[in-house]
Amino acid sequence: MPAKTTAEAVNGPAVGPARGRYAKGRAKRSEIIETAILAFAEVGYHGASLRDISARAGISHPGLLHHFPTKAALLEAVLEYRDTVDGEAFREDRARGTDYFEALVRIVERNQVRRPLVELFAALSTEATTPEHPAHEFFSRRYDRLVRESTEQLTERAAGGGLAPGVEPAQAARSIIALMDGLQVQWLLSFDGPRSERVDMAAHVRAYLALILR
Amino acid sequence: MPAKTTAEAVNGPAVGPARGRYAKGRAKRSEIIETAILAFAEVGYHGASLRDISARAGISHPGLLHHFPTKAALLEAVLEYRDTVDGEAFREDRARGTDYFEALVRIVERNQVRRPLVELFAALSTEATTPEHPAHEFFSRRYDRLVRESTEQLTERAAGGGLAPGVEPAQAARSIIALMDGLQVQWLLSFDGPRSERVDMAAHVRAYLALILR
DNA sequence: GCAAATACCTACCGAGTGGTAGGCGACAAC
DNA sequence: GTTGTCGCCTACCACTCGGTAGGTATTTGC
Repeated sequence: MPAKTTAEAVNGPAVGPARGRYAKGRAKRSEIIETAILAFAEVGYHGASLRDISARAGISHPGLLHHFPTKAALLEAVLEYRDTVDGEAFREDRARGTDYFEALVRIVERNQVRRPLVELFAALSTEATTPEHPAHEFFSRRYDRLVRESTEQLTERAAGGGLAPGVEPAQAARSIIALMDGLQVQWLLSFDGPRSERVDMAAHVRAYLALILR
Repeated sequence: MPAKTTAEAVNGPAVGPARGRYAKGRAKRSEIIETAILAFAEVGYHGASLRDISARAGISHPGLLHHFPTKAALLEAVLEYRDTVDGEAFREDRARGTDYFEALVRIVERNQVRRPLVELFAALSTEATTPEHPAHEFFSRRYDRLVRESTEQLTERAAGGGLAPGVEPAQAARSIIALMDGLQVQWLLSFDGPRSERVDMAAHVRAYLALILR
């Protein structure tokens, strides 16, 4: 299938001005989104300002608001964009026959060279635990999906005797996700120190999987 | 040993006005700190405003700044306060002969009825991964200490054959901390749904410990 | 009861916030 | 090449931010 362009992935059904029709506009929208990722990653949604994002993207802040009518709309676009990019790599791995959890670990591995992305999800996922947060539903659904999928995978394995004794699929599923999340914080903190001491997120996740699978 | 009073724990060496000398002031300071915990917990450090905190604490915002000269100073006081309260319960458990990891799980258990505290640490620990954040050093040190202590405990056990085969102490130590952190996010999100579906953080941590210890 | 320190207020500051109004030039379909 | 759309700008809005100035009232040690 033809790969979706960034613009197609980013622009929902045209709201207000029919956005995404001119090439120039599409390019600028992508640029804004990539800049917004950096900003939200650094100081979270609350902490980031449209003026800072727009300046870094080389546009005035009303110019930004022309493309994304509100700050929340920009956040939504950022999350959709990330979901598309990440989901695609994961699905490709899976289609190639890669094991579900191995594909999960590969996401972690890829993220280890994309600090802003890690910062983004670390910052937003905790911020968004407040029900009023514009990304609350996004993360709520995201965790539901992740836990459900992982539980299914583990349940399948359990039936084939592929689980270590005493391991409960639903509990282990949640723990994998939690482990990946929690490691992000320590990984980000370890960026201060020497590279040799940097936390290896993927290795930790693999070690956990080795404990529960057999 | 005599328990430190809240005020003694909270007020550092007198800076500017010699704070903590009047009973009224000490009481108000505690009130402000407790309100600040709620505010920082809900919207993070960046998201919280001194005006909101001060209003909820029944004081004007310059009144608040009389007690804590800057917003960062207030944050510092909040973190010190929480460290004192939490650390005390942990040390009491340990002094009573409770196992290190069991004492750790009990912290998690206690936290399961103190949502604001969980929100606070979840929000701040990710926010503070940025080196410029006023709480950066606090969390950096905190994780160092936690990982070091846990690694020591696991290494001791390893020597006595108390570890499951293939478990590496340093890696497992980091994983425990990461798991506790990551579970907080899912626990907070599960607050939306029915009580029966609420994530049991302590049970998950216990299950992990059961995997690595023997 | 007096003096000194503390507690806390109103008023204000400059800077920054998300968002709006209205214009103007570049673009693309016809 | 005209016409309607789109991209993006300057100027402005009301509001909020952390912090300061300078005052009054309360509390405390003596």
